[in-house]
Amino acid sequence: MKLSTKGRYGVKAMLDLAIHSAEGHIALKNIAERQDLSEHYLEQLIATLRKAGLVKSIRGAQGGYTLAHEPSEITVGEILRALEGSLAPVDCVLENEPADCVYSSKCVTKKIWMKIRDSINQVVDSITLQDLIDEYNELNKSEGYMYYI
Amino acid sequence: MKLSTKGRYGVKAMLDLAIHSAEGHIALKNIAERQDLSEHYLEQLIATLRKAGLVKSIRGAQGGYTLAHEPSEITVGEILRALEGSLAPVDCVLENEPADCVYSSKCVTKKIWMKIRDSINQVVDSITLQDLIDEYNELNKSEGYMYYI
DNA sequence: TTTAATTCCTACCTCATTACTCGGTTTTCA
DNA sequence: TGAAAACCGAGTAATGAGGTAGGAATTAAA
Repeated sequence: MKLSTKGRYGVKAMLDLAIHSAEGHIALKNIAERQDLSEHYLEQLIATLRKAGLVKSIRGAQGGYTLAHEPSEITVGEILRALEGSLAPVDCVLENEPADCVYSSKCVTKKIWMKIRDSINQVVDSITLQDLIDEYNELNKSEGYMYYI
Repeated sequence: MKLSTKGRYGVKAMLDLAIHSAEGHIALKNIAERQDLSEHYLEQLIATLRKAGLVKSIRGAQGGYTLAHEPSEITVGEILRALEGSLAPVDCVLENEPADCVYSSKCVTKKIWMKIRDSINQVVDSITLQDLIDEYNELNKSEGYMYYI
C-alpha cells in the first residue's frame, strides 16, 4: 500500500510550481534542483501532468512550466490519480472499468476495499495546492523559512 | 497504492475461518479449495498470521486452524497490517520507526501522507470479522447463499 | 543567423518485489 | 504404522519501480 515516487515527486513538483508561481513560468531544472529530484525522471512525470491538463508548458529557451489552474482549483487527488492511476487498493473497485471478478457484486470483502478507496479519495480530494501553500507560508512566517515541501 | 494478494487472501482466509468456526479447527486445504487459492502460498500467509497471534494451529492428522480470538475482537486492520506491514502510504510516516528524512518534521507534504495513513487505519480498524460475518449472513438470508467472501 | 536553453520523445536498463512452486520434515490421529 | 495435516526453507518467473541515455524540436537572446 505504498505510494510510488511518481505521486510523491509529482505533488512536490506541483507545490514548488505553485509557491514560485509569481516568477512566471519555471524551468524543470530549477524544480529538480530545489526538490533534489532527477531532472530526467521529473520530465516524464510532468509530461503526464501536462497531458492530464494540470500544467502548461512553454517551449524553447526561457521556457518552462506553469500551473494550468489556480492553486485553489487543483487538488492533491487530481495530481496523485494522474500519476498513480486510481487510488483504489484493489482492481475490482477501480472507479471506471473495475476489473471483473466471478464474484461480481456478490462479495463481502469488496465492500472493505470500497470503503478504503472512498476514504483515501475523500482525504486527497479535500486538499488543494492553495491549502498547502497557506500552510507553508503560515509555518514559515513564525519560524523563518525552516519548512520544506 | 495497491494492496498485495497477501492482504486480500489473508482477509478471505480469516473470514472463511470465522464463518466455518462452528466446525472446529479447519484444514488449510479446505480454505484453499473454498476460496480458490494456492494451498502452499496460503500456508505462508497463515504462518504470518499465526506468528502475529491471530490464528492458532493444531498439528498432525485432523489438525487445522482456528481464530485465536472472537471474530468481534479481530479487525481487518490487524489482519492487513500483519501481512502487509504498515498501511502508511510513505515510509516517512510509518507508525513505529518512521524513515528518517532530512526534512524531518519540517515538511508540508508529510502532513498529507499522515492524513491518508490515519484515514486508512480508521477504516480498517473499525471493521471486525464479526461485522463481515453479520453482513454475509444478512445478505444471504434474503438471497439464498448467493454471496461470497 | 547562430547559439544556447529548454521542452519533448522513445527506448532501454537494473534491481527489488510479488506471487508463487518445490521438496521436503515433523507431528499426531485413527 | 500409515496417512493427514502443519511446518519450513529454498528457488523462480514475471512484473513494476525508478530511473538513465540520447537525441529531436522549439524558441529567446546574442
